[in-house]
Amino acid sequence: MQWSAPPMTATRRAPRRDAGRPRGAPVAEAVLAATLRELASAGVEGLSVERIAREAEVNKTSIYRRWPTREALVAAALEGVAAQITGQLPDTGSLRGDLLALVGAVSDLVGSPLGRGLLRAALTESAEAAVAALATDQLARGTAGPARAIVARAKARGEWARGARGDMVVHALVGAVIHRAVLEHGALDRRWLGSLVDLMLHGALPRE
Amino acid sequence: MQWSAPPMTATRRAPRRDAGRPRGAPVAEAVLAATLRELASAGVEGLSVERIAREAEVNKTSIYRRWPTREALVAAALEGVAAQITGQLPDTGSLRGDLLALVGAVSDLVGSPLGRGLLRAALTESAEAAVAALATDQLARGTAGPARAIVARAKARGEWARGARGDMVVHALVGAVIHRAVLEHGALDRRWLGSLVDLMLHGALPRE
DNA sequence: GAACGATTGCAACTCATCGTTGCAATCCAA
DNA sequence: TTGGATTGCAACGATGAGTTGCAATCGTTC
Repeated sequence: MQWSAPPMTATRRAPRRDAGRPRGAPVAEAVLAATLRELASAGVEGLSVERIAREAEVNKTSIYRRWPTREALVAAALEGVAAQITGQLPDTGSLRGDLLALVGAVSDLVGSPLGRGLLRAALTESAEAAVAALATDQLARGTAGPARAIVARAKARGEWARGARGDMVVHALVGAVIHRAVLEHGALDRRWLGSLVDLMLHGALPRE
Repeated sequence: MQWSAPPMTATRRAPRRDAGRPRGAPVAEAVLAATLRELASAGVEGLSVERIAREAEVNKTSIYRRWPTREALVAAALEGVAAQITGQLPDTGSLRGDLLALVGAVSDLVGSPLGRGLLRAALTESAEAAVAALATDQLARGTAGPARAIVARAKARGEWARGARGDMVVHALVGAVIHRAVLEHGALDRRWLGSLVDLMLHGALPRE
């Protein structure tokens, strides 16, 4: 018999690009970053490991070996992002300035893949309850700390009404930004944020 | 020749349950209601036509014949739900009462499959932009109308600060409820809602 | 009552993607 | 040099999406 082609076991035409070559940590970082982006664009239920692999320029198998389930992968990507949510907020010396800095940080967040990924992950239900709980926890941890500091400073300056609840002010501010940006796709310029903070400071009723 | 069994073309053992029998409108209603529930539990990207078919007790084929694409199915399910979002809000005679009724309706909504389905649909991106736009439009249409009416009545009674923006008050209230219920999984009792409305009415600053 | 169109169920199919597995290639450390 | 760990790659079975052909049933019309 004549063989014009290589033997049947393998043709071995391509000389392999860069198989092998362990590269450790950079792989994990690229995968987790791509996971956050995928979370933002496709949500937890629509998440595709193959897309993440292409995005991170890593083979699908490498992802499955490190994180056996999708849930583990998402959990790893969400782990420890609380610190990046608002970062360090400055003490501006006034409640209005502090709240402006807060809503500015929040509006930056909801425009970023990290923020939208967190929001969408927190909104999942049923099967992925653990993921939703983790995202919720990170969101709460990232906003509760700065919020408490702002309210404490305001109270020390006498800039706080007796009955007002600090967490509720933050809920309303953050919720308004989310409503405006994510649900309504409206612009978040400084004037809009300023008006929002003023509304929260003075209320909707006329000051007799 | 003797045939102890039916001919080879088909055994025809089961006498069919209820094939045929067109039942028109009830099929569409059941499917669209199941689609909203599926939207709430799985989101747009995780939506499964087979699950909807099982849930609605309808064959998968019947769904594909009426709505050729998933997008068409979701759009049909979202069509015209704006009217059910808040329903008819009463004129309570005071701004506080009107806003309490509004946040009560919103908190009922976010606890329902319709509300969570709308929220999750509005949060989708990229590939399903048309669906997100439709959900956003329904949400806006369902809240903007009642909100304008409430603000107009308050202004007529003199219960409105000059600088306050009506849409912003609604954004903050609705956003706070969403933040509390969907992102934080907190309870929405009457006391919490009352405090929220009072905060929006009087503001966080002390009234000198 | 018979015929016809519309609607539905059902089973089978193709196709894409998911998650897994075996193997070879490569790097690092002993 | 050897061995373990990491990666790429191709292939596989399983699962679900969307389609198609066919039979059964209903309502309407003649």
